[in-house]
Amino acid sequence: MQQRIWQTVAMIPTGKVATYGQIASLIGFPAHSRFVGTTLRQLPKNTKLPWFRVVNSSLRISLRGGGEKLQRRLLEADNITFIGERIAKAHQWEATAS
DNA sequence: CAATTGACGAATC
DNA sequence: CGATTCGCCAATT
Repeated sequence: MQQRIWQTVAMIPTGKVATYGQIASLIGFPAHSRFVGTTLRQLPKNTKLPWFRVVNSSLRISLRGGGEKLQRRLLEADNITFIGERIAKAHQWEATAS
């Protein structure tokens, strides 16, 4: 199950971001937007997955505290541009079921 | 096994 | 816009 999420997250191309809802839909659980986040949260620090490319439907970072700062930094490192605290919509990944 | 818990989402206020 | 409410449902305790 979580592995399904990991796979999906892993296929997000650099320079793009996906929403939890997209991931959930892609794996076949459109109603599991929350579960996606809950799962990613448990990822090990050393994870290789681009979890930072996953944001909420508003294209905004959901984490609070230093986490938000961290994610934003990682995203910017991926050529993602921010508009204020929001990610440029142009970066939204077109979730294509592989 | 029952209750609680969310990196969410959409609708409402 | 931002704050709240309700819905969704696997995972964890």
